[in-house]
Amino acid sequence: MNTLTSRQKEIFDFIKSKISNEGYPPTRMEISNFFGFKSPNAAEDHLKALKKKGFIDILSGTSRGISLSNSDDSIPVIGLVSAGSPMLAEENIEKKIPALPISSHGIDYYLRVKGDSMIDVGIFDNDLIAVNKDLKVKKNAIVIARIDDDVTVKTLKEISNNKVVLKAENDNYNDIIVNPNKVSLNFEGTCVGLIRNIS
Amino acid sequence: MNTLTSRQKEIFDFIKSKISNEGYPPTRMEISNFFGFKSPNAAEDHLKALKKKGFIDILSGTSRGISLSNSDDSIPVIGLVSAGSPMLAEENIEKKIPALPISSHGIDYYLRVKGDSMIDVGIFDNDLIAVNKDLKVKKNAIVIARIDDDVTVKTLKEISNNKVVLKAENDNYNDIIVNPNKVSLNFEGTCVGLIRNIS
DNA sequence: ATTCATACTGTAATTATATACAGTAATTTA
DNA sequence: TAAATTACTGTATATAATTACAGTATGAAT
Repeated sequence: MNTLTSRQKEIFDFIKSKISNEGYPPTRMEISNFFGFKSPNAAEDHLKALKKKGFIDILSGTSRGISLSNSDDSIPVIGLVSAGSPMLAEENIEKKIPALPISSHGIDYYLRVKGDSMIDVGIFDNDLIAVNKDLKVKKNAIVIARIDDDVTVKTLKEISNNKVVLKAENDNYNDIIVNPNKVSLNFEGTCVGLIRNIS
Repeated sequence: MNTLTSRQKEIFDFIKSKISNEGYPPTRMEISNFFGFKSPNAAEDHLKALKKKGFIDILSGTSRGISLSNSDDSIPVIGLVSAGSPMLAEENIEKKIPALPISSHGIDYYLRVKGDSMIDVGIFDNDLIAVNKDLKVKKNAIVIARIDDDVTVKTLKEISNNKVVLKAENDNYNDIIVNPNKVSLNFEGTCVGLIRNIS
């Protein structure tokens, strides 16, 4: 099976979320509306690409005739991340739980938040954030960044070749300003949802 | 919930099998063809009966817009609450989604939060809070209260025979202090979790 | 006794949907 | 460096699908 481009993965994730949220797959129009396409043919082309790569099946002449080729809805919860290990390394996986039933984006893993650096945007200590690892990181998005083996959740305020500004959403913390040429900086994903257990 | 006739159960089972085999619900025509109906209206009538008895939901104007009401997706999401209507009245139900995968308490419904009166405890506009309606309301818990038909989410700070204090977790709002003997006050439940979709 | 629910047939209109064809432009691959 | 892939806009059309209205017939409930 071929690999998907990041855009194709977004489309694929949207289809999955529609199926799990509404109970049926989207139409070309619904895909186009969600992504802002001006023509349903943009969605049609994406569906053909997904079919060609073996991720979906399309039944022709059938409304919403999209079916997933293989589905697996068991998503890992990442607790503390060991220095140097990849996010999804087995040693970091706390347990597995189903997908958030409401996110319009795909969820690759949940990350347990440590600390209060993001309380101003309602992300508290011990919350679980849902992370998509393939979405292109965008300004003002809440991102999961790894700086020299240290994993942190912050708002991305500025990104250029030699300067990246990560903002803590809490006045008691300073912005993190790094030069990606001088320190090791990787984006592990974008925050697309949140789960909190209140006891 | 009413009981189904044997014919209605056959229709319902066919819908379930279609969803699990094909990945999407059937059309009226597909139902009619399977059962040998000569008119799609026969299927339409059955669907209306199933809806009336609460076994399915139908999204009007939507092809294959049938969703099962009592699968795993059994927890209702409450949007705006119409004045005077019970929380779980059909008119208030936005959709149904599965239980939060991590909550330690039972979840009776999700309530969509309107406004920013609870931002200091990380509950934001448009968040979904998970509500347990049978837990005994306790001091310092986040409760869902109905005061004269007005549903509100606040922290319960004080509760006695003639005085109840509900605190907004936002300095721009004042506490709500009511005498339960003088106004109609009901506790609709306790907040036991939170889901947020970040797009 | 009569209304109501069940279980359909038959027709038809409106809208929802799939999907082809003709393009443009940027990026990737051979 | 040409060809293919990706990622769309724009237009158009046949057909898929929902769903209303008008009936018929039977049995169960008020």
